[in-house]
Amino acid sequence: MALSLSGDEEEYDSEGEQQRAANRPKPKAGPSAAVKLPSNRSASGARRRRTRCRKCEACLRTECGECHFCKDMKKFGGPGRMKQSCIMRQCIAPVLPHTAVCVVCKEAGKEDTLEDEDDKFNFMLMECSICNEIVHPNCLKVSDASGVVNDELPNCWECPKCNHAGKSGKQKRGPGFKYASNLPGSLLREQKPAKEDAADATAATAAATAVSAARRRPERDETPRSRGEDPQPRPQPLAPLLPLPLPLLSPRPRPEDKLRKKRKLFDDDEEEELSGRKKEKCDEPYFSKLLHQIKTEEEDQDADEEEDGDEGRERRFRSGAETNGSLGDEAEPDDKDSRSALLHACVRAAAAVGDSDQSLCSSPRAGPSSEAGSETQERGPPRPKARRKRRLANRELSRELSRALNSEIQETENCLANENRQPLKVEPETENGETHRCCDKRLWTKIDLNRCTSITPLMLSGIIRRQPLALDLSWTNISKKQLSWLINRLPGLRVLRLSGCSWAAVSALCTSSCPLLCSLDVQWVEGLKDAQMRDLLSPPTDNRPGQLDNRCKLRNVRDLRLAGLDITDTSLRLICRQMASLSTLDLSYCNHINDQSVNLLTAAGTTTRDSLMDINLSVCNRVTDHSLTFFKRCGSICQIDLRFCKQVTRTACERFIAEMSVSVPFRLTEDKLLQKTC
DNA sequence: GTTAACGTTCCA
DNA sequence: TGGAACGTTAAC
Repeated sequence: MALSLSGDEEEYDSEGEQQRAANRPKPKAGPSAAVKLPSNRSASGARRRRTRCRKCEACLRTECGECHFCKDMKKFGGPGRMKQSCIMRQCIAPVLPHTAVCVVCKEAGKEDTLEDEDDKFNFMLMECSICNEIVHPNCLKVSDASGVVNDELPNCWECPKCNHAGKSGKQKRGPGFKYASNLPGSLLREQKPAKEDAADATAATAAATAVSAARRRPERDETPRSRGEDPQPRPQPLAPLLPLPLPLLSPRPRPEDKLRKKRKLFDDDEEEELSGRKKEKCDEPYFSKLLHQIKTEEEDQDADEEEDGDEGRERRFRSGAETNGSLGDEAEPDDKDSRSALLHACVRAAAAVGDSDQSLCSSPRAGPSSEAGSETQERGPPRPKARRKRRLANRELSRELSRALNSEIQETENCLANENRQPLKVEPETENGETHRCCDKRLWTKIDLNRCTSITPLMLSGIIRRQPLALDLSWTNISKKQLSWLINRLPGLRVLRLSGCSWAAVSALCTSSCPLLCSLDVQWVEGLKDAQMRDLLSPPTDNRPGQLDNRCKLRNVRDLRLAGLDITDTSLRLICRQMASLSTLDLSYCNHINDQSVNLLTAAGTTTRDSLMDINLSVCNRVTDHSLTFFKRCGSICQIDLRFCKQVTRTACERFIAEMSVSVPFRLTEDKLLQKTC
């Protein structure tokens, strides 16, 4: 079959065969350089480069000016070599270019000209993620084959031909997935034990997917169904979900939303993880067990029986949502629909199948939904029918799985919402009586995940969407990759708390830029000693042209908390040198801190001498009365905490107060706790 | 023609 | 294996 190539793409294949020189400077690459197909790709055509949708939240943002890619841009003073989009602006749903045409009829997508939803699908351009061909499904004229719509990308599917040929689903991901791989879904892997099996991964995926679906679900329009639908017992009520990242309703419901044939329920954040779920791991044995059962039973099912049962079940899931959540009746639409979507997602994701309808909407705002017209499969003209894969048949199992997932989701959501001491369900009502959840930054200036035992991709994506000014990840098991991912996407972060985390994770600060950070808490970080402090405080090691920022990464930090660390004067020297704005310093429980350390901090010529306002030396057993004489040098000091310092006497504190009283009045608010009186 | 940036290649 | 480089595409 011919390809939908523009003229300059005709030579891709021949050029693509050429091997580039191994070393730079590379020879001038041919026109194929950017589009050469991977050698393992059984491609029959070149891939069309996708482009921004220009509608998604990311596309509508302005460049942050702070991220790695922004800094490379000429407009921000960089060399412009990397030529990548701002991290905050990476499109969630890259679309086919306007110039893309059907390889059969050579015409562009025509769905916008049609009213009927089936026709819309038939006449929209679909790009095969395996062979890359772009066709109108209607032009294939294959009625008995099956195409599997890829929910992860707009206008992407595995075409009937490739499906029929049994080509590998390994290449399911179409172009544009580099973004997905950067999203936090891919980060889950890092925090899971490698030995766990694939079934667990599927379950984890199901959980993430379910959340995703639940969150996405209300964004979509509802189509009342006239068919009789089996009542499905309502799932157990979920805890109210987090405010959604996107407006509840799309400005204009897109009819294409109902045309999806395969339901994977990917959220933008979980895409990567879900894509790779077969090999991924999960730390939830319960899910593993369930999935094992599900898979075993699934394989014993007769195909026809499965299909019937699944459709019925699908309708039942939808029924739950639609009965309760029509647009006009949205008192609690999000939760109800979300629950329905959640169940739907659980079953589908758990069984690693999906054939329900899915949106081909190019707008990521109308992301994957858990429901949409099964009627589109049941009526209308013959058209390539979505492939029906084997699915979960055991309803009880699916319910059980759903309950388990609900529980985890509730826990996750509670973690985020409760920890922020914010009501879970405070949603302003619109004039239409419809609730809106929002990610208004003003509502989420601080996100507190302190002691959350597990940082999930959902949490990470939730954090990014809310762009908090303060983030508390203390005593969590966050990984380096996760933290790095977060920091790079939180250019406005002011306060970061990593108390009790591992140095492995905290070391993400060595390579990531956090330019506005003014408060850093790395108390009790395991493994954080002088050498690590040096890494933390030293300028970026990247000295390539354009990377001119050789200042300390933490130069703007004013509040530094180092309690419980095995650091010595070596670190303090660096702090004095690099952190000119430091005003609050917590060195409590630092056993190596002594009078000489205080001498260093208050020595002539150091910035800390003048900037230091609040110092905590409690339980520093090597600090003696002598340190108090050093503090007399500090022009701004307001509080000196020497509580439980065995070698500091109350007498010395009182003497300090007496001597300072001439210029700055101090008092003892507690034993050995000196505070300036206002 | 210019600009933005996608997607591949290659290096550390 | 992740990230930088870069040719080329897509939009304007």
